Formats: sequence, structure tokens, C-alpha cells
Amino acid sequence: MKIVFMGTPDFSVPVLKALAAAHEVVCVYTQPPREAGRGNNLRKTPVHLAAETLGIEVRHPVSLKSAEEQAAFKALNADVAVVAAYGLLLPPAILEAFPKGCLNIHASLLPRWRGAAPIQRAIEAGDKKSGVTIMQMDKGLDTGAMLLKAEVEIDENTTGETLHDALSAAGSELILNALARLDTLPQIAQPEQGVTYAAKLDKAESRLDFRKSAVELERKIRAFCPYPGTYFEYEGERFKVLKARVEDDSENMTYGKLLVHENRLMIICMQGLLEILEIQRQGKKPMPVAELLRGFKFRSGAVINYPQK
RNA sequence: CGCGGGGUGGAGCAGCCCGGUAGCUCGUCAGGCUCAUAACCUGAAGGUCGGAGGUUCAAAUCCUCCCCCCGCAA
Repeated sequence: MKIVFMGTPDFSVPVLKALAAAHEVVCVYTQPPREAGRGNNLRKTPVHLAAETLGIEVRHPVSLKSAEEQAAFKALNADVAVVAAYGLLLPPAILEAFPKGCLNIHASLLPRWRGAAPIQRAIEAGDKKSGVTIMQMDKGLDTGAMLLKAEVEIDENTTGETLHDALSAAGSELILNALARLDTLPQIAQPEQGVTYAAKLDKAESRLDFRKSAVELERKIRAFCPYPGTYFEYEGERFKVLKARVEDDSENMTYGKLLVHENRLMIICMQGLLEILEIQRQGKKPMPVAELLRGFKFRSGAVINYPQK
């Protein structure tokens, strides 16, 4: 099949590779290079780089609203467009440009977690499973009819990173499956029941708030690992928390207090005790807490800064 | 030229501002103690202080350039 692929971040790269291996990908759409990272140099998106390696034409329009862009898109004369985390809204003219329309790979079991950050929100909310959904795109935000789903378990070791990779891999497989049976697959409308939205990740959420429970915080730490990360402040310095565990989930009032015991570091939460397992100092690499404690001393009993209301 | 932190025996840190014997917490090795131990005691090995120049009687420490790692912002 002749396919146009539209995607931007790392999540989309395995999908592009899978498609390129099995079909004719005539063109790749991605976000334009932007200033990013140290030095604010222009950076091509992961999909952009992957497409170049594969020798596929890359287009990165700022918008698809203009008649020129829409005409250029339609002129590709493909059978279908596959969209995975592209980052641009698709106008009706794009959605209807090809015979099979636009298929989307969404990283959740729709209609749960429509929107920007379905992977992290699922872990953060304590869901026991997530998955990917292949859907026929329509005008709404992740509201189109569903073709196929694949489930992925979430357990106590699942992080944003591992779930991201698992869903990306599952999505790559599932889209090939869907394309192979495109004409016979039933299109199932999304139920009204169970709709939730995954709000985009906000930097302010990265700061650990010890008025929350240890259970909630541990889930957030896993969900936000490695991006956007979580941290607490100690004597004006940020300490990124990569991994933690719930030591105790009973109630506690002196929340925000830090405890150093043997080679362990714990923080009292409004409800429960959170043990920090993996930590990263500013300018340093992530390391197990016990290692940091060999050279760096936290004052036991110190109160950790957390967002004030 | 976006802002900033860091590279010191195997690990984590201090020392650098105010040049002058390489330190701390661990780990490793050997021996001791012990029913035993990741515990304790004693001893030992192990470092061109990221690299190259420069200043100086003397540089981990001051100056210049380079390499590598990371945090923030975007």
C-alpha cells in the first residue's frame, strides 16, 4: 500500500520503521526542526532523522491549513495516511484526501485517556492496564471509530519509559495488522461511557508535593520517569527522584520531613513514608541513594521544600 | 553566542575563593576477633587531581584553549 506517515517523537519511530519495511511509505510529515536542548540549536525531530536514514521524503509544514499544503498532500496520491503523535490538527481536507482516510495510533485504550499524555496519565492514575488503539480519524480529538486494540499490562515496575516502549512496539505491530485487514475490519464507535482526557504534562507537576500520599507520589515518580521527571528541593538544590517505593502507607502529620537511616533516605508524606531509591543531583548522573550518601550528607530531620498553597 | 553545575585511587564526596606534604565515607586485598556475618579491630595496595599550554621557587588550587558528562530553560 502507498502510505503517508505523520509523526514526530521517539514513540513514532518504530511505527515508521515497521511501515517502511512492509509498505511503500511515499512521504513523511513531521514537526519542523526547532531550537532545543543546550545551546538552543536547531534539532530535527526523531521521525525526521529516521526518515532521512530510510531515504524517504520529509515534509515539515508549520500548518496544514493552507490550500497549497492540502493540495501538495493530496498530490501524493497515497491509499492511506498513518498518524502517530504528529502534533498537528488535521483539517477535513487532509482527513478526506486519500481513499482510506487517516488512521491514528493512540497510546491508550480509548475512550479512556484521549489527548496528549495518555502513557503517563495511565500509570499516574494507578491503572492496571493500558494499550494502543487504531482508529479512523475524524474531526474530534481522538474521537474516531476504533478498528483494533491491543492491551499492555501495567505493574509495579512499569515506568513512563517502559510503557512508552511497549506501546510503541505494540502499535507498530497493530497498525500492520489493521492495514492488512482494512477493508473487512468493523469500525466501532467509541462509547460515551468511560471517556477521560489525559492532560498534557506540566512542568509544575514535576515538583513532589508531600501533602499527597506516598502511594500517589510513587506512582507519579514512575509515570514521570524519565520524562519530565520529578524532584524535591533540599537547601536550594534540586534532587531528581528516579525511583522510589512506599515504605509505609499509614498516616503522618510532619510531612515534608526527611529521614536518613543507615544507607536509606525516606521522606514523610501527608500519608505514608516514601523511600527514595534512585536519585540524581544537579549536574550529576542518576545513582542509587546509598551511593550518594557515601559522599553527600543529608541532614536527617530537615524539612523539604514543597509547593505552598 | 540562552542560563548553570561537574570531571580528584574501583564508587560517592571534600579540598579550589585565601597556591606549598592527596583527605573523608565506602569498596578491594591480607591478617585478627567471632558459632557466624554485609558487624567489629589491625594493616596494605591503588591517584599523570579530564587533556594541552602558560604564570610561579612551587599548581588539584591562578590564567588560556580543548574534550567529555549533567541540571534548568525551550
